[in-house]
Amino acid sequence: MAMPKEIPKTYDAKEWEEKLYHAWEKSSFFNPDICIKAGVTKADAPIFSIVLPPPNVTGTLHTGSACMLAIEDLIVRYHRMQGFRTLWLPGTDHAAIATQSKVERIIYEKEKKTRHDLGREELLRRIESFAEESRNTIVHQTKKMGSSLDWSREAYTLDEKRSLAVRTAFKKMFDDGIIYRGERIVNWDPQMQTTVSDDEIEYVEKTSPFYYLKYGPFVIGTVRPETKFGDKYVVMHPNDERYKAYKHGQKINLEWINGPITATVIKDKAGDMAFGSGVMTITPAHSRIDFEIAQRHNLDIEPIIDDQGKLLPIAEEFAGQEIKEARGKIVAKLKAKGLLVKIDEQYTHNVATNGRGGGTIEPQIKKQWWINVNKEFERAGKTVTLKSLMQDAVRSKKIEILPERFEKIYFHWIDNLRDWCISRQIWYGHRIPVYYCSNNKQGISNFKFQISKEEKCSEPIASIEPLNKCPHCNGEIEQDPDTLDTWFSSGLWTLSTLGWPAYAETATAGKPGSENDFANYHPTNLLESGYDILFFWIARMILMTTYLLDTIPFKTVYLHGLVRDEQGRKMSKSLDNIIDPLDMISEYGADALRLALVIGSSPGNDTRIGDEKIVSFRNFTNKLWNIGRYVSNVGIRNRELRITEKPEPKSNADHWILKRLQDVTEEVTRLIENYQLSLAGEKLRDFTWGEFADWYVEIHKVEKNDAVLRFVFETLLKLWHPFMPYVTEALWETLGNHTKNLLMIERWPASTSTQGGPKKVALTLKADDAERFQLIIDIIQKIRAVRSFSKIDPAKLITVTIRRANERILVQDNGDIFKHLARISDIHITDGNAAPEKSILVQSGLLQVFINLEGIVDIKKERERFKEEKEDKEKYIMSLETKLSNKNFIARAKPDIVEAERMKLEETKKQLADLKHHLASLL
RNA sequence: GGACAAUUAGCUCAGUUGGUUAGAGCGUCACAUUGACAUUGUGAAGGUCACUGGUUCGAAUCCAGUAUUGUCCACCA
Repeated sequence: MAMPKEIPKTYDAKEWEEKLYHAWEKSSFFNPDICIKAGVTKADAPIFSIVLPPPNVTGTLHTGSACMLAIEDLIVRYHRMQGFRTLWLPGTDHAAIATQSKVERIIYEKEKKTRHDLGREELLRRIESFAEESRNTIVHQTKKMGSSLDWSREAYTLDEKRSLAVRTAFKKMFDDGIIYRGERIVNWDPQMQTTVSDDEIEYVEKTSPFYYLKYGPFVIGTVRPETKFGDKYVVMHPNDERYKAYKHGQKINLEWINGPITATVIKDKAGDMAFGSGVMTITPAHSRIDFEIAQRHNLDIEPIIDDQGKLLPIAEEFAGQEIKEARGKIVAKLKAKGLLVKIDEQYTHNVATNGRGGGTIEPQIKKQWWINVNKEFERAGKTVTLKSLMQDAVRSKKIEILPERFEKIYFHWIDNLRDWCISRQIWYGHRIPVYYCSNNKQGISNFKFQISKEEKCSEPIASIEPLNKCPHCNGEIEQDPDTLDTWFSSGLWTLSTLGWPAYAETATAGKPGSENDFANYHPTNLLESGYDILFFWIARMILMTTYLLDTIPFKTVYLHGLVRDEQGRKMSKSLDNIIDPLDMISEYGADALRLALVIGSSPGNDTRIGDEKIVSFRNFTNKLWNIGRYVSNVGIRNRELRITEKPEPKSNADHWILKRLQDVTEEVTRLIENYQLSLAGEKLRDFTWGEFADWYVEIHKVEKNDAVLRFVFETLLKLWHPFMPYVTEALWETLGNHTKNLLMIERWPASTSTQGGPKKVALTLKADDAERFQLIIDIIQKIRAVRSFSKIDPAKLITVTIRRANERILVQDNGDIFKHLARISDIHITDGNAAPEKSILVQSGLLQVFINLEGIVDIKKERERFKEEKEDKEKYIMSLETKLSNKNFIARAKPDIVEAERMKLEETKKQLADLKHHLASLL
């Protein structure tokens, strides 16, 4: 049969992908409202909703996001095909600090201007236009992956609807006293000139000189001598025997950097007896631990370093100098004064840095806005805190985290959670919706701010709508200059994207339209992301939603692992090992990349990817393509064969392949339902390649049951579609099926696990036939092995003899398959028990085939091989007999297990007997 | 310092209620090659399932301990 010229020999992803994505978008079936309108989904169908973890608006697609998209699109397409009302909602995040620092850097490189040169308004204008331009890039790249996102609902954390949600949430928390303003120690980034939250700190290991200094009668150690000017407290553990003589509160006069001082002894358990001398001095203004000690004992707190990272007047002659510059000079002075005991040059310690591209963190005391995670309040008659709400959501199993071990990590994080600093001194982001009356100017100042209860005007006011006048005195007002932590708005993402608060009251379940999304799609079914943002984002969404609405944001959390390079290293610019998903797509196709990301990785575990792996999946897409070429050829021969609902199985092979298809459908459905996506993909690949292509397609060349071939292939396309949407849709079109429907809205093949889908197709399959056919496959493989071992020319045809009546009908029925696949010219049947001379016995179950070797092969060599086989069988029989003679096994194992072992023993014994007999005849 | 995970073929990994003579892909070796496909086909080699003990009729699978590796959290003045 001649191949139709228009189907190329290899699948060309480039040729298809853009075209198909366009067709999908044009159909609007990514939008669940349209699916209902078109009758694709029933109006009362169950819901399945996911919001996309929003990528940074200025970001580009990396392997992590590609992995996320591959997994989510798989699950979304599966549910759409299952008949769910399926919503997958896209959006982008403004990523405040990351974006601003990126744009500031670009502006500085180009124009040598800082943000202060430009001013707040101009900088924001520049960032906005940069973000807008950038947004197109990430959206375009997201589409490249084949993502079936409903773009009509696209959201942005900084757009008007999302901003309203932010102000609404802030106001409620403010009014409830959950948000407060307080002077506390913060992580200050002197480079970006802003605070940073605890979770965004990254520790970098460094080796620095460690200085031992003489502090009166003590020796103290430090890496930062420049912070020691104001140290006037010396802390030791109350149980430290070495310092028993010193009493808490005792004053000691000593010579220090800039002259004589009076130090006070403080006994506190924070002192580590095992570290150094066990004695330390503290700098409460620039260290959290020191700050806490100072608070416990009500000590003076004096700043040493300013916001720019320069020394304050307390440093006297060093005042105004930068830390780096001052340190050496200070050490020199200490040495000159004889206060330097020794220096350890090889001291390694962790330095806190701003993980979002900023500088080294300098703890400072600042007046900031905080979310109180420990404040008690009433909720449904119970006393709760934000922490307890977050714990309960998971502990009660309302939210399930996969894999489960991350629940422990989540709880541990909550246990150690401190109040969340939400104010940032950058400009890009949600302005804190708090206003101060100008009659009380000091309100905005960072120092000495005090709320006077007598004067209402002195209290800051939170407002959802912008305020122009003070509601109390009608005076001028000013807004807080700070912006909110970007995760504050991200924390509202499931709510804000689905219409809260604007439509929260009026949304009606069951009605179409985005204004009803909140009633229809909240809580969402699944939150899928990398485990690296469990704390940043997932926990904060749980915090916000449980607090604001007393419900959960999502039911299941599925965490995927990090994508690493071929050697298991993290991808990074410095290693130059970054794999760009877009390069992979253009080289191998989006489907190959998706398979490489999904198959071979399990939830929560890191996964490796490299060219080799993607190539192997590209090869598979091509394999599927070529099966399609073969099948489409059948379509041309047999035009009335379009979509076959119910094929007619005729042969053993038909029953076998349909039964296997049914099994695989069941299994794959179950695995996807359990989020075992990798296993589902592997099962499908093994079936497609190892059973359908390798066996049934070959058998079809003999038996030519077109309807079965076509049915199995089309079912496979449906099963594969969520994994590799492009090549399957392309094949669907090639088969001519697109005139009825796009594959993406076809119904998922029936199985018992099917939820919203159609009833099971009533195929009357003879399970027995299917099983018996497995014997044929098995014995053909064994014949091939003999041929290969005996170096029989593959082109040479051989003859075989079948003895005994038992299974020979099976061979007779499948004679043509046998001949074709095992390269046999004649099959002789003998009734007698006698084995043909000079032959090799091949057995599968009770089926026996003798390969006639006359003139073909060296019998002596064969005998060696048979001896090995005989020994194998003897060993196996021995182990089975031992097992079956064990009374405890018989008594305690399940009866069907015992029975199965007996059957194995019986069969193997028979095989061995025949083998021995035959071996004797060869001598 | 605390927690969590991993350890199965040369490499990457499956193996989810304990019952297989322990699997796949890649790689290796041998052979094949004009009809769906060399981005291929056929066959083969390759594993005490990290180690030690325990539970069980039965352990890669459950428990305890050990070793190695990795990750996260805390953070030392």
